[in-house]
Amino acid sequence: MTASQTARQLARAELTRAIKEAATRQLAETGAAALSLRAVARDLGLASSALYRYFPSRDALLTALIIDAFNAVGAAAESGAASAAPADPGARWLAACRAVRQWALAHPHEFALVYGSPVPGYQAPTDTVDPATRVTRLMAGLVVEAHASGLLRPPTQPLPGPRLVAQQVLDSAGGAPAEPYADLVERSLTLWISLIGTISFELFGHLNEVITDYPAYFDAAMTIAAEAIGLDVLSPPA
Amino acid sequence: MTASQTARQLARAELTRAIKEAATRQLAETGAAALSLRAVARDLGLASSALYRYFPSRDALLTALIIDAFNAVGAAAESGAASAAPADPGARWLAACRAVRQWALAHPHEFALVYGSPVPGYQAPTDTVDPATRVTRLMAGLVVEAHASGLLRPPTQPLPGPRLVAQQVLDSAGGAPAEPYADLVERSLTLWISLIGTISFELFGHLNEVITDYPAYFDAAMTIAAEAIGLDVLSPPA
DNA sequence: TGTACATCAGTGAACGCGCGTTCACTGATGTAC
DNA sequence: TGTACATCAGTGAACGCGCGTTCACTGATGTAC
Repeated sequence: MTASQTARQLARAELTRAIKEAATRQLAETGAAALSLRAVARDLGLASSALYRYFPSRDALLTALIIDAFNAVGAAAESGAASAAPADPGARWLAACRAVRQWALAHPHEFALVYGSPVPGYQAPTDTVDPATRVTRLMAGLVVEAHASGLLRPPTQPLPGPRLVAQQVLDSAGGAPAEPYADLVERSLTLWISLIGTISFELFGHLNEVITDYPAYFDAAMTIAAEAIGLDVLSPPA
Repeated sequence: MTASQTARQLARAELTRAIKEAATRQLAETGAAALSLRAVARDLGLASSALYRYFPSRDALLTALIIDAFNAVGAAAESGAASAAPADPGARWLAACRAVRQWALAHPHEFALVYGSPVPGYQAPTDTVDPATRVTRLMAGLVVEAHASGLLRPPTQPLPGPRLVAQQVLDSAGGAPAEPYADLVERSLTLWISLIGTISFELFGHLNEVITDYPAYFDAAMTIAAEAIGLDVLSPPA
């Protein structure tokens, strides 16, 4: 019976989803290091051994959560960028940054899971690499587009010396740009680091008693970061 | 007997130090969340209950480690800055950044302890606040000095709108600078975030397969960060 | 200087707890003829 | 359509483990007279 065959598979998919959801909930309460299979099973009213029909180990569940988190933040960034004017890469970049921040504020432990300190004893498998680059691929595309549209002011002081990024990174960005933009990829990396760093500082409390208006400061920080590649981010506050 | 009284106190100080050292060693193996009093006691050949003569709880030991780590990174930054030309705030800033990076590479888990994701369930007491600001105080001093010496180019596009930092932060930096440097404190914060963010990304593996020459990229990133306040960081590679 | 007492460091057993993972099992769902 | 068999989900007990913290204790160190 094709219908009932599908029924079992559907139940399986649904419970897999419910396990990840309960695990994510627990993540939000205790953090990744304390994520416990038994607590997840308890939450779902299952025997702890039942989870092994769905995930072969605790680490496998963690891996699934990491992949989901990378995809969630990537999707948030993409839909943020899509909400801004298509012809304005600066506005789309800022919109993507704001969307990442909003997602991080709504899911702080998932953000910490992927961008915080590594979970002790956990070794990320290669399945996580591709989802992990989703945000960076989006941002790289925006920078390439801005450059192609002539929107980037050349740096006042280009970085001296040889290139510092791997060839495959240059390739995936369509090759190294010509002078005076030769250091564009290096400079673009600082945008990414500023984005994640600024959010981390806010989330982890390093800006407590320092910043009075977090959303406004975030916009300011992203504006300053964009100056590094000569990109103007002219956009009214959200 | 004053001498033997001192003997007991010396023994106490020495064992307190040894406990923190063993705990730091364990930190480097398993991370902060898994720091275990029993393992530390085992390492020292003590009964686990003996540690309670020195630290009232696991959290108290963690707090001591955090304070030590903040002081260590602060001291590293200070001696780095002191090794550069006194009259060149840009060079001193870069030297301080490099020293922080070196310290972080040598003590990755201690770095993660203070700048990584918060330890779940741990609430930092107020004793940690002062050591935590040691690096920022140094950097704020360097920026103020560079500004006073007229070394900062004014921003090409000053940030619009009201100030975004708390009054006490402005006060501790000697008040808000005049136009066109009104946004100097906000801009300086991005330097700090870039420093910690760049180190975190290197340490936590987010730049794997991206960067070919980490020390050179770090210098480049700090140079780019310094552009945000119009500070030139002209210094030969270390 | 010598003795009686107080302080303190460290012990070892115990408390109650939670963890990841395995395994033989039961009963329901799906498949082949 | 009905029956015999195979697959699979979920159970509950058990394994061996480690954890933070408490407590009554012993023996050494320090103090007051």
